[in-house]
Amino acid sequence: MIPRSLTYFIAVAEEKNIGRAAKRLNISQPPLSRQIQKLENELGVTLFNRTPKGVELTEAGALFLVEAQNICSVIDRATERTQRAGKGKLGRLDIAIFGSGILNNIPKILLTYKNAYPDVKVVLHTMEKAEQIEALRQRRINVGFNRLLTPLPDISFELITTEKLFLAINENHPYAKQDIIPAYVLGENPLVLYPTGTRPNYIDKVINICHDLGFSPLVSQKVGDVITAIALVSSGFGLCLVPESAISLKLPGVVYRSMSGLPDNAKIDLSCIYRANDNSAILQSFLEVCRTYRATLGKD
Amino acid sequence: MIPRSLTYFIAVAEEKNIGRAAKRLNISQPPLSRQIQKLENELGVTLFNRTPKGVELTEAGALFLVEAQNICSVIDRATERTQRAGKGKLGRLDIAIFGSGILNNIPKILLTYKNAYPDVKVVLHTMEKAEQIEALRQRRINVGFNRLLTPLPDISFELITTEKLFLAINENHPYAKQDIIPAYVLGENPLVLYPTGTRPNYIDKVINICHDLGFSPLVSQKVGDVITAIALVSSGFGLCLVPESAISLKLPGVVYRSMSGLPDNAKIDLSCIYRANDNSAILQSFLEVCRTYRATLGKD
DNA sequence: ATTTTCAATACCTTTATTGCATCAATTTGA
DNA sequence: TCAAATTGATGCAATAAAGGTATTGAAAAT
Repeated sequence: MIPRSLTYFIAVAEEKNIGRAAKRLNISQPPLSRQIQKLENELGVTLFNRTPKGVELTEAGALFLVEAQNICSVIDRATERTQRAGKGKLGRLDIAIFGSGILNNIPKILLTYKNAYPDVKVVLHTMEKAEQIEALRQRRINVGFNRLLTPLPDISFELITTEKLFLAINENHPYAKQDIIPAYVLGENPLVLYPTGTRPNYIDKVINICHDLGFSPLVSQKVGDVITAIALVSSGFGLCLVPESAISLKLPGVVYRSMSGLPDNAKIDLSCIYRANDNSAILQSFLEVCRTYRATLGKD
Repeated sequence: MIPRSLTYFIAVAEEKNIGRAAKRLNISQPPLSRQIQKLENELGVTLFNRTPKGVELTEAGALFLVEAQNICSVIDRATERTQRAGKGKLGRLDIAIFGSGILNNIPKILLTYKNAYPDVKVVLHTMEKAEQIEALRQRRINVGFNRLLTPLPDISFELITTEKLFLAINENHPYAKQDIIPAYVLGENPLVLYPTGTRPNYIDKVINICHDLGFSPLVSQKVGDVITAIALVSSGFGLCLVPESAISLKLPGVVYRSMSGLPDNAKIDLSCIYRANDNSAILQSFLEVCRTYRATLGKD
């Protein structure tokens, strides 16, 4: 990448002798003489005074030496940065997240990624599912996290984890005394459902589970996000079936209990989506971190 | 000077199409494709994603585009500066001056030079003759001004101007009433002589003039510099024969008068000296200004 | 005065670069 | 749906650039 003429010029300037510089450059003396002449012609400036002992820089040559060394370092820096960018180690990654997803898994992934790729600027955007797909297509984001994602022709997805469901229940509720709560309880109590957003969503999931259990849920409230939902549980509005990661959300008067008797589909996935044709190094390195994270989960 | 690979890369990045870029570069498409491949191999980074409509920059490619444009501007700036240095328009000029030389001619030359070559940093050093020659040989200065310079094998000199001599005389002296003072007055009054320094000097010159006039001068004082000499004239120590340029030195009680009857050699030169083998653009451009100045004087 | 030490030149060889023709893949237009 | 058009990639021959060997010419050292 560095122009040959500069390498040659710097060698001659440092050796103050064309023959010696040629030896250092592993070429013979005549071509080096010619290259220096050529450079002088291109610049229209005499860079060296030829002396009986060798050559010495003119004033302009001395200036050009400084400039040449500067050019070389600029080029080196540029190639190095480009190579790091090519390996996904330098750049910017726009990630869309959604309300409750941020609670447990995503922070861990982001932390791992940021440690592995400290020079990638990670920018988070809160978007719901439909917005994420639109933003992906418009290239405003590189990757989006969400649940219940369905494949599209131009959007690929990758599963991060599948979480078991837990019951958020007010500590004063009679069932709160039990460690494991039978599934039929869902049919006998009002439920707080979330999120009200793009279908299919987690509300549909919960309703399906209830149907599989043989009843329709009694809906106490439908709210937009998991925090509001748990807050309502705290206020005694009913029960709420939440993904495992929501357990880390502690609110006064709310306890989480595992359930028995749930159907097999009573799990909720967390996936990420990205443009199917996006093979950029930054995205690939991020997906790699996601896959490693998923593999790590399997072992625990 | 700018690497072909960068020119090519930038064209392709801007056209987003190899064929179109090739047209712009006045080459055919295949070699451009190959040069881009070669660049990608050198960097070890994919710079473009090939699409059915053309090419598009990868993230690393987009970064490299910015870097490449930066490299080009650094190189352009470097060549431009080097060329200016080659024309003597950029750099540093160390000039030695001496006591009274600074009074009239040298400031004018310096002013002209600084206007013509504003980016040359002019550094002045006050030195007497012997010091100037030593400093020239040691390359601490590029040029020195002085009077009564003699040629040396390694030091060339160039005449700036030849000044007529004037008489500095105390305004209370009887002759001060005359506009033109006859030369014999020098033999009838004590003289203040300067400078006491490297021989031959201006003192020798004045003594020779007196001998040519047929007498030996009565020396009142020998002092180091013209200002001290004029100050002594001001105090009534005697007369002082000064170069024309000293007239600009106004001291209370001192008037300057032209003289009649002086011999032909009653003139004092001002020259500059420089290394005989110094053909640097900066020195040459300075000498050119000196020659122009001398030519201008002739016309006035 | 001769040898040595430089850079420069002449002449040839090797390596890069380019252009032409063509291919393979994909999109566009009928 | 199928042919035409457009895209970048590849093979091969021609050209341009760079390099090597031998030699020259000038100046310095011996």
